[in-house]
Amino acid sequence: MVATLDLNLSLFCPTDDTPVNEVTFNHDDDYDNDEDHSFEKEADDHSVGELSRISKENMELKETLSVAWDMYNSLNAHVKKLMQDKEVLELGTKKRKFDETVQQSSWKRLDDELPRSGTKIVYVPIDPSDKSLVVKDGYQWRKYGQKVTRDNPSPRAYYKCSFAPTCPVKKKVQRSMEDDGVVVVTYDGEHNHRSTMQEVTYALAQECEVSNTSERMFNPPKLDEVLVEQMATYLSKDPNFTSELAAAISSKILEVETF
DNA sequence: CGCCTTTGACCTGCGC
DNA sequence: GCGCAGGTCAAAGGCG
Repeated sequence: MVATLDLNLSLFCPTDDTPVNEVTFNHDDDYDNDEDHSFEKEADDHSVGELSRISKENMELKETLSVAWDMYNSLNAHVKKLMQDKEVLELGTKKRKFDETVQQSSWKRLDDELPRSGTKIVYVPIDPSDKSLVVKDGYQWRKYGQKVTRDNPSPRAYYKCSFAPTCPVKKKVQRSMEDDGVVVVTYDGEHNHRSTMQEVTYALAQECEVSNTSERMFNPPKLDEVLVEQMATYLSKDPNFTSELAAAISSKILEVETF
């Protein structure tokens, strides 16, 4: 099983006919000018410093990704174990002689668990001690109800997208019966707008587009590097963003896992 | 003051 | 028609 990790970082970056990293500084122009030499040196020093800083941040981001990847692997193993346990349980259940009514209702429940069109089921790891049923997935939600269901002692929370009624998406969040450390999130419908994380990425892309026009004159950075740098800046500014990003990564991974 | 959560009441669909 | 369970509404209260 191979999960592709795509955070859509380049989704909103402009891809016009002139690639950003093709824009170069022309060294031949006025090269015999002394002032331009020192200016050039200064710009080079600046570039070297900037590059080492960017690669350091790049390393940090790689470490973060590696941690997320490790978490994904352990989670993956855990989910597989749970699925195997469930299969064993179901086989055992079928062997026993249940009366017809019980059997019918159990099959109905299995049918209900299958995702319908426009419905996505995502398993999100959470802190077992956390009873809040809050799952950060990059979108803003408004809770409109909570119910205790028959087949699960832990309450089910009902959320609407805060862009409702413009955005019709709803989600149900309920702690898994099998594992206290996992919540089952059921999404109904699809968002007709960007998530807050995508908004930030889009804003960054806009910002880098503007800043690039002046920076390209000295040292044309790759768009990815600019994004990585600015993402890191955002990460360091907003601690909540880290958890949102982690949640988004894990839900994305688990989404791939679900289908 | 506006937004969000909580929570009891109400609505709806389904089985008997 | 009745009861049950899931889903939704809306008033009240909390919080920044």
